[in-house]
Amino acid sequence: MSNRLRKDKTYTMDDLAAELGLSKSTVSRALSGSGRIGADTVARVKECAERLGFRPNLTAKALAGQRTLNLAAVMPQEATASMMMFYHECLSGMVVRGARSGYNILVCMQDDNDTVPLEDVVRNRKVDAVILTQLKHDDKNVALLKKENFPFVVIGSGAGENIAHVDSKMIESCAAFAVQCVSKLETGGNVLFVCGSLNVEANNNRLSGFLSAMENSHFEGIQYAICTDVADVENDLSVKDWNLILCSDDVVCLRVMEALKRLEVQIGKDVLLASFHDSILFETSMPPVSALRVDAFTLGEKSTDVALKMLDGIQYEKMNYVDCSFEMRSSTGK
Amino acid sequence: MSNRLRKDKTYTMDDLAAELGLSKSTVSRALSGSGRIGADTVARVKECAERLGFRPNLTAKALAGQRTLNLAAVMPQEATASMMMFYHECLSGMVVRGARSGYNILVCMQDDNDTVPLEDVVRNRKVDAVILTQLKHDDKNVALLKKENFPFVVIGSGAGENIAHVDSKMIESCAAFAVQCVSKLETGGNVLFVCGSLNVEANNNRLSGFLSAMENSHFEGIQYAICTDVADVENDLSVKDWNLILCSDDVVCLRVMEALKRLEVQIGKDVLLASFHDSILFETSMPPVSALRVDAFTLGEKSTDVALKMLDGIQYEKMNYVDCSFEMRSSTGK
DNA sequence: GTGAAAGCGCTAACAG
DNA sequence: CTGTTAGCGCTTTCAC
Repeated sequence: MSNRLRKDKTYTMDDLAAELGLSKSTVSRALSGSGRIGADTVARVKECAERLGFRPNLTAKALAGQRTLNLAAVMPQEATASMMMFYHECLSGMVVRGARSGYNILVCMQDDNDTVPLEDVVRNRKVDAVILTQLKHDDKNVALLKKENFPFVVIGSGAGENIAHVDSKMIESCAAFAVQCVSKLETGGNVLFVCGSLNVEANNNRLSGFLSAMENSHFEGIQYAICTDVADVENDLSVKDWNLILCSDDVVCLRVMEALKRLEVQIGKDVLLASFHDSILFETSMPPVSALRVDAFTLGEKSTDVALKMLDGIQYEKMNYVDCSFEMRSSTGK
Repeated sequence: MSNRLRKDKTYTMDDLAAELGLSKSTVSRALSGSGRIGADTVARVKECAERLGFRPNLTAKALAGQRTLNLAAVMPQEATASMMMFYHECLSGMVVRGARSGYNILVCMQDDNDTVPLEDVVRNRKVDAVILTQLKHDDKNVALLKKENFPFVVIGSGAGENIAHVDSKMIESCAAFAVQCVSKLETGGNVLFVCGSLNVEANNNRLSGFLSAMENSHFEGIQYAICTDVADVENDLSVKDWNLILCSDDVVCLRVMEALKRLEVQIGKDVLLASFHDSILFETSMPPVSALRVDAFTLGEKSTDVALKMLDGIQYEKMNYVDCSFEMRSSTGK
């Protein structure tokens, strides 16, 4: 073994080339599989790389190839528990899909309206594309990315048709889920929608979904009301005999469950209950609560897929959708 | 303006050098502030960089400087809701601290026992150091990192004294919190500790903390028991009149609350209740539940700080601690 | 105090 | 099919 092959050294293509009596570029081609190259050479090179435990220096590769092999995932720094779960699952999806193409995910967290972190990452060229996991009204990140002409994909709705996005069609999904729940009420009845803060964009979508379901489905003998003040929900709960209660999210739903228990109303029997946002707590709560489940992992996966297609100049859809699933449990009478 | 100064171009140091009639190396020194350099030159260079909107190509900087300016945060892909919150907050801390030193955080998610993602990131030199947010018994990541002689920091306990770590002293904190709760029982009584799966390392620590509190504090007239089967907690709850129930985490605690309500036991009055793991749900639950709060953000921040010190060859402590706080709420009688 | 030149490790024409 | 030669954009000796 020649002198340059010391143990514990991190080998470069030069080392492989020297060891094999080939040139660096041949080694590069053999390893990347691109360009014209002999099959036996490829085999020799690969064997040698394997034997020496060669790993390419991706920073050098990035510089030479003008690609960082990194994507940025932008998410808010402050978030509620259920949003954090959503982001974590999204992130998983991105990481998994990215890994399949040799890409890593770099996180970029920001407080409202502070685009500096994203700006740095983009302008310093630490990533090749960015994925926005949340959209604000008049989003500054979008403005920045457009101005810089930087590739990006949005998770969620509201970005418009010209922007590549992956959406779970919240409004439509909520509507369909509401219909499914309401149809359990075979003889009609009273439906209450308990909604969290309307400052949260997602809650607006849920409310829209609920309203469109109620207005378009022409249910027989169904009346409905909206409660937007969770703190005071116990009042609304006691004014009437509700037959179905729909909650905007898991936190709201847990509050409603507590109130219902205090009022000694039996969930799943006296009243049906469901949530527009699932939570692991619902699987084992008493009773288990039906909920709409957003497939955050797939959203992350798909958005990354779109971003990578963009980068590779492969044809891609601007509008992409991931279906929600209905987790029907005993709170809606099974 | 010379020809090379087109709008929308991303400038390089060569461009600045040409524009200023200086050499590239002078520009580099002026911008980095290192080496001998004239104050007026620095000013001129900075002004020009500013004017042209120059941003260094960090990939090139990384290659030349043999530093990626990235850290890896390793976290499990599968996690419970409260763990995800913990990771998200940790990540925030890392991102914030990293940004202060020009570092970005790259996420590395793995299922149990699959070290491949971390291995890739380390061996392909995509990061300068790694932060482990969770430790398993006989941790394979630790083994890998040690073998590769790669800088890393661990968040949590159990890594041993030779490994740099940032810990929230869970055992001690749980013990202290338990003491605080038990001392509410002025006339003695029965204490039950309801513990989640002991396969989770954190639960072992919580149990140890609880036990050490009970054994070392010599409370008068206090008896205690452990329940490790949450599914069957209602049984344990009914065999005796408990005066204080301590729960290992928020999910467990919510189950206990439900069971207690079914048994028509008044929390905060008939029985005191507290959790060794806080959750936003506890702030507004009925009643609000006292809990031990781990400062995940600071753990993330501090671990990153340690990692950066390592990389800069600055003196650092191997053992670092972040205090937990006691959120005392009305479930323990205020 | 500043410039010239080499080099970080890889890719990609362009020759042969 | 393989080798030679330039870079990618920055840092860092080493001269001057």
